Amino acid sequence: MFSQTVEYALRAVVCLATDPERVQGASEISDTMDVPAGYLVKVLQQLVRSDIVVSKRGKGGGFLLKREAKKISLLDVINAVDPIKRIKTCPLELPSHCKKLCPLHSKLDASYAEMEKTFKNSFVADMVDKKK
Amino acid sequence: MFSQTVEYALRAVVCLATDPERVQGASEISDTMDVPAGYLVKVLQQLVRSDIVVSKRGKGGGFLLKREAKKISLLDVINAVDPIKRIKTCPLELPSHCKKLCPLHSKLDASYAEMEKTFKNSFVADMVDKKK
DNA sequence: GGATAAAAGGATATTTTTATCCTTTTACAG
DNA sequence: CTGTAAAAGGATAAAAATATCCTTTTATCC
Repeated sequence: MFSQTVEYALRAVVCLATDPERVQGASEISDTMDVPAGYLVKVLQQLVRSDIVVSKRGKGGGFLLKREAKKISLLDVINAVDPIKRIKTCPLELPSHCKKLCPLHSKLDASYAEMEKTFKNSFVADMVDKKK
Repeated sequence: MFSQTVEYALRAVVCLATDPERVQGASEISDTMDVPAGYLVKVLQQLVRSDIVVSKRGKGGGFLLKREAKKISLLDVINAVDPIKRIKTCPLELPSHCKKLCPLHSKLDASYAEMEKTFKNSFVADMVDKKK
């Protein structure tokens, strides 16, 4: 359902949240979260651009969450890399003809709206696995 | 969120449901539902294999719903072409190590479960637009 | 039976997503 | 100030999803 990129972004952010003070390099995150190293860098860059993560360049550099994990929603992360595309107009007709969605597309969009709501109210902090 | 293929499959089935007695050719469906003709045939074939649609070959042939539209759920259609992939084991570890999903993946999977439920209880018959 | 129209099947092409590689920039350590 | 380690940026490659094209099979109509 969610793209691979979303999956990786979520893993990376959860990884950073497990030890929020410590700067973690991309290769470290890649190792612990099992994400392709090169690709992870690209994903992290998107998170940086979306103000979810900050990067420190140079030797000893890496990544940190930009704000507290309890203030980063899963939706923030999803939207940073691959937003849920809401259906605003029926794809079957010209936008002008279609102010109201047909039953099919309103059902689909309602479901997307539900997801948005769910993930808007889920926070990275609550995704850190406490289990030993 | 859903793939293009799911979107096309749903459109095709709704199209057939608008006039359930009449055999409709792929090109006819393609025209009214604005789906690439060649690709639609492939999608319809998948619906045939999943017993949602029946095909009539030869001249005057085409497609029909195999059972009443009120007995075909949107989930049936989705599953026929591109099933929602539930998360059964945490993708981060060996399956054997991971009977319980981590918080992240149980949240994701719960959302997928919710979608499945929604679409299992939505029927093609209710997606036919009555509007003139 | 022959002509025609339509689905089925298979091969190929295009586009998008995912992934890798290489060079450049930045910062720290000595 | 130099070497090194890391992110940033850009180009390219590989894989998957989407789309097209061509041939074969099947059914209908005459």
